[in-house]
Amino acid sequence: MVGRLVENLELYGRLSELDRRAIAALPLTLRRFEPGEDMVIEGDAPSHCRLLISGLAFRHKTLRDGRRQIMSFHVPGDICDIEGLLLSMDHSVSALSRAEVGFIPHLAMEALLDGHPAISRALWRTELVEAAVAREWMVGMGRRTAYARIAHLFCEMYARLGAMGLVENGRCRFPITQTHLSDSLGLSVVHTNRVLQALRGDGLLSFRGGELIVHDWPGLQAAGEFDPAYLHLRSVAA
Amino acid sequence: MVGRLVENLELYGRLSELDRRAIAALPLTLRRFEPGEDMVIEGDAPSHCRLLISGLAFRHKTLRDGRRQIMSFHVPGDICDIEGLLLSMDHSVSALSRAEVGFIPHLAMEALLDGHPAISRALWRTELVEAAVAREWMVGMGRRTAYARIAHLFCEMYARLGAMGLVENGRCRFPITQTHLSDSLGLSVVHTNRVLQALRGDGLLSFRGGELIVHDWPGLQAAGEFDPAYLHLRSVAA
DNA sequence: ATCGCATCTTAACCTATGTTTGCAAGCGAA
DNA sequence: TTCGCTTGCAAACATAGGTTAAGATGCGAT
Repeated sequence: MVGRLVENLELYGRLSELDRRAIAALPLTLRRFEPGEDMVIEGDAPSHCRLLISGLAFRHKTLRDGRRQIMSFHVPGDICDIEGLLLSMDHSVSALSRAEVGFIPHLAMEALLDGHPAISRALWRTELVEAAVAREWMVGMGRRTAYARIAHLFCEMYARLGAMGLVENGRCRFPITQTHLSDSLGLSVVHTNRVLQALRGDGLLSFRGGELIVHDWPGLQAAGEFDPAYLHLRSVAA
Repeated sequence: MVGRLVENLELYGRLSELDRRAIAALPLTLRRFEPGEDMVIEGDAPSHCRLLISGLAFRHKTLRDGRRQIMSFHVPGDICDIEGLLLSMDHSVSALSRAEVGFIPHLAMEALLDGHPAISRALWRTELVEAAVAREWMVGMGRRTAYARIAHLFCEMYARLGAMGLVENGRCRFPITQTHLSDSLGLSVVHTNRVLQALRGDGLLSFRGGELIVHDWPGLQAAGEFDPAYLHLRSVAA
């Protein structure tokens, strides 16, 4: 169940057998979320950490008038609300697809971190990587064209899903709608649709029914000005 | 010298006398940076943490063709490259104004964190707040108009500088050029200038010679759709 | 004083992207 | 099978913001 978490933490460096066992011993309550369902909402002060076990999730802020900005996507192995350990939530987290989530009490989490500096460090590192991803998104929204932005996002998710072993010969499930896509890139749905056509037309990828197929990986990376360094993966999946 | 760091960490909660003394005992090498000078550059694997003591700094990525995106600003008390402790730098940090910086060896920093969980936690919290700020910037770039975006940035810096005691009756030093402003908001200089005129014309603020004067704080907040919750300040400066 | 350079301003023009609207395709519920 | 809803697609039109270019202003260095 928490295997995903171990796998995620070990994306960067190995843990000791002791550490792994401590993680395996975490008390975990399972719950399933339906697509679009909120896992935490802005203002909450959670008492548990939400570990994503299967499915995808995303963080977002929705303004009163309905404008929405998605700020990150989460893949299995991510803790989606780790900041809830120290702060109240200033945004919401929702399920993108049907998702299995493990609830870990804050107390157990704190004990784990206090007793296992290596885990603490690994978790902090995932935090830092998440911040790096956020910065890269800023570059995209501030300085890249819609075409490059979309290409870049697909590259990023393809690489991240690949790192978690969720890519098989150029294909992965990425059950996101064009609306999600626009809300994460700061575009309108209509424009997103236009650009998507262009990407398909240029033979870089297919994207239908929640499945992403990359046809021309070098080409897609070039189109998105994608350099995976910021993901700080031990090995870059191809 | 490290007083600023203590002050920064205590923005969220008090430290024990012991903790404070441990921070004061950190070995610190001082260095001065001139405006625009790089403190760390993309690709570095630093061996020291850079603690900003006076002046301002900013993180940025610059693409080959010169497009630049500024991803955050730093005020005195911030450690500008804390992620260097665990990762190599995927972006650069430069001085905005003349700045005094304290260099703290990673070894000393690690020892401090290992021996003082409260400090470790406080520092982690500043990390989380920085991530929250990044998310708020994403909302701005993705979903807010240039006018709101600029207003929002001024609100944010006004609040942050205020929290560090650097605002006096509605004024603070914020020695940023319009080029920096555009590069942080994803705008062109020309448009930034246009909008700045509008903000002045609407009686919300003055901004000349690196000094920001807020004339209509509620008005400015409204214009920027600014809600300081995401800064997670203990008390919100006004 | 004067030169040089950075910063700020303004104006004219251009384009990437947003908005609105309408329709078609797919799919689950009854 | 039909209804309703979500998602994808397309076309026409509107605009926020980008680009280029040229002065103006201020200021440190000589």
